[in-house]
Formats: sequence, C-alpha cells, structure tokens
Amino acid sequence: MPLPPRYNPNEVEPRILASWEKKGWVCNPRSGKKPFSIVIPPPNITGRLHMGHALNNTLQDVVIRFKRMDGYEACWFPGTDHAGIATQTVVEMELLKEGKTRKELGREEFLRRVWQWKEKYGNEIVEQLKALGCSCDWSRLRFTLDPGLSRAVRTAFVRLYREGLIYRGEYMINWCPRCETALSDLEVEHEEILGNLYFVRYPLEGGGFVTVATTRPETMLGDTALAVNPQDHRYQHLIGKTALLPVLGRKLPIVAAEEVDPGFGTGVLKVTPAHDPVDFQIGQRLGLPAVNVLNGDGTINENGGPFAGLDRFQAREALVKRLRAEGLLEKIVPYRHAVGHCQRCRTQIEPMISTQWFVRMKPLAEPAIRVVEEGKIQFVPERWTKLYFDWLRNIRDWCISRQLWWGHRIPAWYAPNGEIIVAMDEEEARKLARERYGKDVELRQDEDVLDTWFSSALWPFSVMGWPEETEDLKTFYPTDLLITGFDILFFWVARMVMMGLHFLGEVPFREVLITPLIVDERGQKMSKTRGNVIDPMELIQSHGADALRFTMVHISGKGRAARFSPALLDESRDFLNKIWNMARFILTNTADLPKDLALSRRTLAWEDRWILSRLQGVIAGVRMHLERYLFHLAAETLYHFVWGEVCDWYLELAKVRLYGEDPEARRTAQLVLRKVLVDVIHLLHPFMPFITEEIGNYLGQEVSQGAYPKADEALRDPKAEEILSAFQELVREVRAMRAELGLDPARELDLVLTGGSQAKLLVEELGLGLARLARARPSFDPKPKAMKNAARGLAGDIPFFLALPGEVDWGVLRERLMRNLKKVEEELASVEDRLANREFREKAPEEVLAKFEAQARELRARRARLARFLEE
RNA sequence: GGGCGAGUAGCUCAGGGGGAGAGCAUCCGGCUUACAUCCGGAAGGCCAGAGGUUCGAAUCCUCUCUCGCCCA
Repeated sequence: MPLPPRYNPNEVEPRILASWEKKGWVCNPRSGKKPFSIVIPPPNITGRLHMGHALNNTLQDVVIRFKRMDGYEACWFPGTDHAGIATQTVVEMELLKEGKTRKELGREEFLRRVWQWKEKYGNEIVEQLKALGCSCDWSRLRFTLDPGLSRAVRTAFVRLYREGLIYRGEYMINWCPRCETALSDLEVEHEEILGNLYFVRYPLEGGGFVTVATTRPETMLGDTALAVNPQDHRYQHLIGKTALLPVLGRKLPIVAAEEVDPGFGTGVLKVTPAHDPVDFQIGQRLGLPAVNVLNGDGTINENGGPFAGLDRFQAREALVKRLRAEGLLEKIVPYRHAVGHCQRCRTQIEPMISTQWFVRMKPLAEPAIRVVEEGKIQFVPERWTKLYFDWLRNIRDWCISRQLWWGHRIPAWYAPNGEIIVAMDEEEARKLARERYGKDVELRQDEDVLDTWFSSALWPFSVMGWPEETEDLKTFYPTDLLITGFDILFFWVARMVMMGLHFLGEVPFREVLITPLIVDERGQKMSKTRGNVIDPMELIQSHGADALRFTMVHISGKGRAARFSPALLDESRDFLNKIWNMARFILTNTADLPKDLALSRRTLAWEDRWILSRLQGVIAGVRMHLERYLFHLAAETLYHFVWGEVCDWYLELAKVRLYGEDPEARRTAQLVLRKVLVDVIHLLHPFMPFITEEIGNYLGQEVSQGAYPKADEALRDPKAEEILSAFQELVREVRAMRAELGLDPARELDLVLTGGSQAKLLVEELGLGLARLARARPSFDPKPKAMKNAARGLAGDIPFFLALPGEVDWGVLRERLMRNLKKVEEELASVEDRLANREFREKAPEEVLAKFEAQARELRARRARLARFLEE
C-alpha cells in the first residue's frame, strides 16, 4: 500500500471527482426517507466562482452531505441565473469588438448570439462548483430561462396580473442612462459624492426674485412650480404668486407643500415632477404638469430648449454658465450628498417618469411578515429578522419591467386601441382578443423583459417543476434551509417568501442561514477596482478544494465580514496532511488486521477506553454544532481531536502495543485505531469530502455514502478520561523539566512516582506509554527515600522524582519549583478569598461551592508538597 | 439622521456569568521507524474605556471612543 508521505490533492481530487461524476447525486423523491432539501442561490452565468460562492456553497454542501449521511433523502437543487443586464452587457461588449451594436443585429439575431455565448460559457461556474466538491443533484440542474422555468414565470405574471397585483402605469422610476433601462429601487446604490449646491435666482412676475438651491440645476428645465413649506413664515407672502423659469421663461406657480424642508438650501424648492420622487408626489397632488427633459441615453431632449442634445452633465455646465451670464447665479457651494448609482455599471441614475410594469407589494408583504413573526421561517443569526421586517414594512411597489432583450419577455400584448391583453402566450392572447373584440385584431407584444429577480423569486418551486404538480414539489417543497449572503436578503430572500406563500400557500424554506461577506485581510470588500479579488479556483489549484473548504468553514462563524487571506489555507493544508499521515500510519499498521474482526470491550487498555470515550464526546459535539449550523465549532472540535488527541497522544501510545510482543494487545490496538480512523473520516467527510473519500477507498468503504457516526453512550468512560488526563499532566511535567534543564531529549531517565493508587496504576498499567512519551524508566515507590541527583516534581497530585545524569543546574530546578509554588499560592489565594466571602457561600450554587472547596483542598496539598520539596 | 456588527496574545480569530484559549509569527531544543506541511518546550493578554447589575463580568445592561457595513 504505497501511500505517499505527503498528501497531494491535485492527484486525488480529480480522481474522486470523476467517481462522483459517474454516480451523480440523484435524489429519489419516493425513497421513503425523510426528505431534506436546499436550493442553491443560482449563480450568474456571466460569473466565475468567487470567494462568496466558495463560502456559501461549501456550507450548503456540508449540510447536504451531513444530512445525506444521517439518513435523509438529501436533495440539493442546482442551477444558474440568466442575469439580464449583466449577460446582455457582456455580449454587447463582445459585439462592440466586431464593431456592431445589438440594435444593428436586431432582437432575434442578438438573442441568438446571447444563447451562443451561454452555451459556451454559461456552465463554467457549474464546473467550478463541482471542483469545489458540491454534491448537488446535477440531473436536476436548471437555468432560469429553461422552457419550464419560463413557463413558471409567465404563469406567475399572468396570475398576479389577473389578481390585480401587477399593473402598468406611469410613475417615478430609476433610470440608468448607460443600460438604458428602468431599475428597481434595490438596484440603485447610494454613494456619497462631493457635488455642489447651486443657488439660482428665479425672477418673480411683477419684479424681484426668489433664490432656490439645487444639486442638479439641469433638471430646472423641467420645473413646473416652486414650493415652500406652509409653516415657513419667511415665504408666506409668495404662496399663490408666479415665478419665471430662467432661460425658458416658463411660468411657475408658487405653491405650499409639507414636503419642503425649510432647513434645506433657501427653503424654496423647485418642483420638477418628471425628475424627482418628492416633486412627483407634489405634482400628482396639486395637478402640476410633468415635463420630461431627458432622453433615454441621458441627453437633454427637445423640452430643454437651447440645451437639447447635450449630455446631462454638459447641459449642467452650459446652463450654469448661462445663468451666471444672466446674473441669476447667486453662488455655488460645495456639497456632499448621496447620489444613486446603477448597481451594475456605477452610472449615476436619473429619477424619471416612465410607463412601466409594477408589482403591488403591500398585499404580498403582509403574509411574508406574518410567517416570520410566527416562527415559520427562522433567520440564523436571528438578528437579521429585524432587517427583514424593516424592509417589508416600508416596502414600495416593485418596478419589474426592464428595457432589455435578454430575459423573460413580458407576456402582455397590445391591441390597436392600446388595450392590454395579458396571456400565457400569443395564442391565448389572440383567443382573448377575439373574445373581446369579436374578430381578429393585430396584437403587438410588449417589448420589455422582466427583472431577473422576478424569476429568481420563483426559484424554490420553479426548479421543482411548478406549475406542474410534480413529485419533487410534493416531496421537497418547502425546502429546509436556505444559505445565502445578507446582500440579497431583500432582492431575493424576501421576494421568495412572498412568492412562495402566494403561489403555494407555504413558506419556501424553514430556515435562512445568513453567511458573512468575505473581505480581504485588511477588512476591505473584494472588488475588481480595488484589485484585491482572490480567485478560489487558484486556491483549489494550489491547496486543493478540501483545504479551501475547511478554511471557509473556519471563518464562517463571523457576523458580517469574514477576513480571508491566502495564508489561512496553509493551516488547512497542514491539517489535511496530518489527517493523511494519521491514516497512512493506521492503514500500514493495520494491514494484517482481518476486515470484520470486532472489538471486544474486555481487552481494552486505558488509552483505548480514553480515546473511545473522547470520540463519543466529539461525535456528540460535532452533531450538536452541525444541527445549530455552528460549522466553525464543529470543525474546530474535529481539528483539536484529530491533532491534539488522536495524533499527539493516542497514536503514540498505541505504538507500544503495535511494536510490542503481545499479539492480542496488538490486535486490540489495531481494532481501536481502525475504529477511530473510520469514525473520524466519516465525521470529517462533509468538511473535506475528497481526502476522506480517498482514505475510505483504502479501507474499502465509500464514505460519502456511509452513515454519520452516532455517539455510543456505553463507550463513555469518565474514569479512563481521568486517568489519561493525569498521565498527560505527568508527561508534560517531565518533558518541561527536561527542556528547561536542557537535557538530551533522547536520553532515558529514571522516573519514580510516589503517592497513591493513581500513581501506582500509571506505572503498572501505562508504564510503557510513560516510557515512550516521557523518555523515562518509570517505577512506583509509595515511600521513597530521598534520591540523590534527582529532581522533585509534582504533576497534578502525583509527586515524582526524576533522576538526573551528572551535573545539573540545581538553581534552575529550584527556580522552577518556586515558580510553581508561587502560581499555586496565587490561585489558592483567589479561591480562598472567594470562599471567605459570606455572600458567596450563601448565594452561589452548591456545585460551584463544592467545586471551589475541592479546588482549595487540592491547591493546599500541592502547596504543602512544593514547599517541602524546596526545603529538601 | 436611523440601525446593525466588530474591538480578546505581535497578527488572524474562537469563547460568551464561576480557573484567559487556538492557529500563525517569535524564542529554545529535536530529521524520535505516520507526518520537518513534523515533534517537544517557552515567552506573550488591566478581554477598547467608564459606569451599573451580580456573591462573582471578557461574558449581561447603559454610556463613550475607534473601525466596518446597511438604510434614509
């Protein structure tokens, strides 16, 4: 069995991956097992795997593998998202290289190109997920523009429309002049920028002027009124008067409106109903006309008079210049304020009046709030609940139409008279038109597509085949868990809840685990512009997927931000190597062990009882942490157990019998070693599936299909844990003593234990282990004469002599004893202080009191012994 | 302006009412037949600050400071 001494993931992982690929992870909704399901947050087809995906999908896979091993029909539904704007932009950029635009190509040809692109690159991220080890049911891979999912989208749209929850209308929306599309409120990100506040004089009819402050002077071309706060006595006299719009000379009534903040600027607001949400509201209420001054590409339209054709920012310059020339510019003050930017392309967005499709949110939000209030959906960590509520309680209608070509085309047709017919398809639309008009009429389908998030909102059931009543839906809906980042809590999570409740009458998932955001080692977000992006695929190349996964789990416990640096992977790699070598040792030393030989409790040594007992504790702990989604604690528990207990102590102790003379003892050690190895690789499998599967192969086991270990209470052994803990303390004390004295670590020294029955047991039953780990020849003597040339020590409550060769530095030993004594005295003082406190004695729980009393006794005994050593 | 999170060893963090922990880095000693990606040992902290609750606070509460994020 030629196992290499170093673990090489590059050799192992592709091989294991290929074996999984053959098998697939195909779920059976009729298996009769208890179902457990997760839907993947569908990655964008334009994207490559990033650190966020790595974290997120690692955690999903940990849960799925754990549940699968624990006897559930665990199904992880994978898929990708068509990502309207992002994909369209990517393909447009490609066309640009050929000197073409999408408009030149025409809609049909352009879409053909996008599909071509999707076929070529759209599955790259799926391959990357596989490389990460994700055990999704790949036979159920879906894409949001698949025929089935498109049908789900149309079904949802038609139903919502017929229920009055989708409407079309002219309202204020966010417009991205670069993408040339409307955006929802969520797709606008507010960023502080240093701009200016321009103070502009508006002449009054009949003489004089009033000064207005604005950050966007070019929008004044669309002003249709001025407004002041009705409470603002400075301007009472102006209400009802008329001002004149500079340059264009439009008459502007001066009105009163509560919305005006008297503290901002001069307290006079220019009202531009077509280009500001507040102004729109005022305009609606007071019946003011709305004058749109912008084209879709951000240039000024014909309503802008002399500025028509200029870009919005050029127009600003030109207008300011003109105002200054006319003496209407009072001053310009630098002003820091938040400006909306397109989430996709960072372009400043323009608020604009436009005819778009909207979803009425209030009626959908209410049930979504209720299910969380009732605990039918729980957020982990729980604090995210508040944010979810805040957003849903202040929700506004959702603009869902996008002026794009790539996406689900809105299933609405217009009759020649402009009437809207919403239908599943053109055929149905014709039928409805015929019914309505009594004859065939020419129908024109809406040009726009739906917001990508509209289809994402249906994801948990559209992947399962909705609106068909499928087996999958019956078995796997609602899903059990959603794992995602907080950045899409509103975009996606909340909307899935609304849609799930509306269309299926049930929550889409029972728990939502919110993961932290991965940031770089300095705590900064990873972004292309910062240049601090780390490619997880490179990490998989250099350290293996298992190492990446273990590191992801390790940092997953953070709240909002998890710092990552590639150096963290070294720790995981070292751990993998440690596991590998533990397995290598056990495999080579159990090669002659019959496969099905069972462990007999009778022959177990103390160290066997100890490690088996500890193993049960670890199993229980890991299970508990997994159930609570405290992955990092589960990982830490295993790390400490494998390295700090199995490798550092048990393997070393087992060598005594492995290399010893007694065949039965050797056999027992082998059996325990194998059991520990088998359980450990199963426990670790969800975290590091490749290496554990590989080790399992050597054992003739398929770990990924195995059962997750369950704690066996019969193997719990407090006595053995106590004995081994005394053993460890003794070994550590002897080692420390030798190290401080600078003694040759290889040299065997006589070690005489004194004291009671525990010391006797250590020598008689663990003597060979002591000899090996402490490099000593141990003996027991309850009443030893003081030894010459021997150092006295105390390990726990076991006093011992360590015989020393030749000249040693007695000063060092004395110093060591004094240091120990001082530490004991300090501890004792603090314990005694506490015990002397009457209130403590009265109020502290009994077991705490007893614990401290026992501690005080022990410390006093140690103090006495150490003091005596010093005298001798 | 409102809200959330973080502040613990030089660094990255775990812990979350009853003896301050890990990994890395540092220092000392070791190629001991699984592993030098290793083994043994050591040093290192008024747990951000101030109040409060409690017999007892790194841990709970209040305030302050610093950093980060979200919303308006």
